[in-house]
Amino acid sequence: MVQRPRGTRDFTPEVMNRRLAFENLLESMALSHGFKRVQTPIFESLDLFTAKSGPGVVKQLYAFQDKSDRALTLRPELTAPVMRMISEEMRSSPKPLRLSYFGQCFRYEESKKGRYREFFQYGVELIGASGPLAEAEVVSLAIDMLDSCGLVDYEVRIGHVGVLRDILTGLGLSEEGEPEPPVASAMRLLDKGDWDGLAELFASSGISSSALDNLRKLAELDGGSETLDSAREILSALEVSHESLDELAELLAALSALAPTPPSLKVNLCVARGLDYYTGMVFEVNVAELGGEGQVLGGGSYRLLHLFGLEDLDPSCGFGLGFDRVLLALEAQAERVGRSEVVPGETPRPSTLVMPFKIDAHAVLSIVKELRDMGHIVELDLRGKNIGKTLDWASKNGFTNVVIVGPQDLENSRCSIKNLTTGDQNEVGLDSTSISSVL
RNA sequence: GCUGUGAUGGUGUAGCGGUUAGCACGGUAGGUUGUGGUCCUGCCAGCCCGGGUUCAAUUCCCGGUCACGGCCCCA
Repeated sequence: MVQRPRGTRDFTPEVMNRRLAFENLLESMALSHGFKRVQTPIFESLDLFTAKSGPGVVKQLYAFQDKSDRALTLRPELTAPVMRMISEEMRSSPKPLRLSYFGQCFRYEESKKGRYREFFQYGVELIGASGPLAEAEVVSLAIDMLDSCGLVDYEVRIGHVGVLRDILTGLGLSEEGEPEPPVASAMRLLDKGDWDGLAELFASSGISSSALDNLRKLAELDGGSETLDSAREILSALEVSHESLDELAELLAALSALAPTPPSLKVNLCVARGLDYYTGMVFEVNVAELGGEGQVLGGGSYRLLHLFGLEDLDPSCGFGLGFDRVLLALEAQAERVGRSEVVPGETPRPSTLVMPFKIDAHAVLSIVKELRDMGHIVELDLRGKNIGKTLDWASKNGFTNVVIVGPQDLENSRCSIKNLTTGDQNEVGLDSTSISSVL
């Protein structure tokens, strides 16, 4: 028995139905914000990702060599491939560009619930525009998406790495260094909330503990835009520019007009997103239902295009949405609140089984075709059982209606249409127009 | 990378050092040659893989695989 590789999944028709509904929903929301879908290869040159994330990522990749010894890898994410595509195909396209993408990504990691070796990401990038308004456009799309798919109780956390960077460099930490620049170390520790580690770092760099206290105060701010005034006071105490904070304030103001109010929106200046190519606003969305793997979406403003010789497009802004995780959260929430439809719009359209009963099936084929041409979902019965068994089968397979055509029906040019949901039965003329009118 | 728990037909489960491995759902064929979501019957289909202990292993032991948790990390 050959089984699926670890961390991968098969999607049966029932599961796929839900996933397609979800994808369609995200797609239509992206389109309504002007984001156009693109697609890139499943595998790329290994260099693409080491250039973006450093050589350390290789151990997390499905990297391999092809028959000509090219170093390739299955893609672990979609931002870098889209950047690559822009540099190869869209250099002269008018900017800004609004692009969306959806597809599977691969990471060689231990699989668990909500964390697979093959996982799906939906994302968008707004290329060649920066600043609070561009960021607000991106964040508002993220919120619109989560809101429209019925997700509840999620928390949006918005920060600005410029604030942290200004503080840390202002304190004298260097942005250069091996193996990790002190500023990056500090941001990582702040993101994790590791205050002991940070105290240690500060002590070894000769930074006063009062700076640590101020940072802690900054981290403890809890709330939306109303916390920005307190943040300004702390920044003044640290003798740091308010510029980044002012940008954040403008972003939040724009966001409140552009998107529905999320269940929880918190300014968190310690969100550092781990990755050093983020330059401005950063944001992430968490859902409590998922426990340790609760982050369902993340993004921000970043500088990556310079890697492809497109310095003038930096910074750009985007986010990735964890397709599988949002679905898991929706399923958990649907269960909790007793909602039968997990993804809005997943309920299949009514469908009809056309059943030739003890007659030559060819007599109904043109009707089947015409009903399909009219837009109905129609199946021709292929089992040729008796009526009781066929109704049973049709019911188990989710049909809404069964059109029964027997010898007497054929003779009188009539047919019976049984609605399996209501149990009602109608007799109409044996032609597609009459049948269509009662489906 | 560390660590805990688990694995019996397609699904959910019972069970035991020696069993024709039980049950329910499911699938399939009939009972019923024009009306289902009732009933009855037959059939299909299982002890994750590899070693070890034993007269005998699905059961006990070890290793692997896979799944689900907790750290670490990330998305």
